[in-house]
Amino acid sequence: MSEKMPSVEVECRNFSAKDTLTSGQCFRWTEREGRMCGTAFGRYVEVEQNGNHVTIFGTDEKDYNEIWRKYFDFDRDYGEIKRIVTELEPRLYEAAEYAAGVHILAQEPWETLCSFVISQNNNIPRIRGIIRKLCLNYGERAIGGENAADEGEAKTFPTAEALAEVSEEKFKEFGCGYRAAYLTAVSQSVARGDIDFEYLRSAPTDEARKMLRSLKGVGPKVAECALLYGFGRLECFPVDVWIRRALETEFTGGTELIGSEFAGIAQQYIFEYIRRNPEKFSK
DNA sequence: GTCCAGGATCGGA
DNA sequence: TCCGATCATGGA
Repeated sequence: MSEKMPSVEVECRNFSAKDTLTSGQCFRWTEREGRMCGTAFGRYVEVEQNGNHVTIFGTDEKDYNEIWRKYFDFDRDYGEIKRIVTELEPRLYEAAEYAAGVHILAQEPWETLCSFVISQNNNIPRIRGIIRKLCLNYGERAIGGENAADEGEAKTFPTAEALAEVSEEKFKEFGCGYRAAYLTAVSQSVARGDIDFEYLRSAPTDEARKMLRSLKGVGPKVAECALLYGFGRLECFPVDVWIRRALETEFTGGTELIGSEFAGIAQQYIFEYIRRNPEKFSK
């Protein structure tokens, strides 16, 4: 880790870099020596935080404004959103307290879609391992990657075109299991241009859902995650086994949130609450 | 050995 | 439309 990396310092309330980057919406960040380290949008950076004071190493003002400001969703008032969602479902209050610093990341659409295809019926450490291997083998070197302590983190996420060339057997060697076939299908479809990410960006959410779900290996949960974390559709509400359990027990009123403007953020609050109180939700 | 993981697909009711 | 079986893999 180099202290010669250029950096940008910002103030941000209601934000925790660590909580946000370990909240299960992304799989490529690692905490190292008090910093969150990772690559997105082709650039390797390290994020250090003291209270409301956030320093991003490996960026300059231009990249900060064009990339990281949006990636971390710094311009949104999460205090206000917390107020709105707890008004819709008061039992969310405690969860919103746990997750007070969690933002919804604006990740790259392809990386998000691909990552959540791998995530199905899988656990987070294994998902991270598989994605790391994909990046190591088929990613490009990120700008600033020479500062990374880990070679996997120094690589960009592979393009759909790159993964479309990889054999299904190779994906199995990386531990993808039966998801290897899905990964091949999705990569080839996207590389072929079967779906247009530029159009998806502006398409009505329901149409975007249908288009994503037309891909083999993309069901309701994966499509919802891609839209929430990769396309900034904050109304999207991914339901996995944990969220389903929570909606059936502690947050029975949570279904009221579905379809509301910030449902996805409320969902993230619930996910964070479960993550910190697993004993309440284990089978 | 069994159970589980940020699920999707398929076939049959 | 809905339900259950099945799908690899590795860690607990």
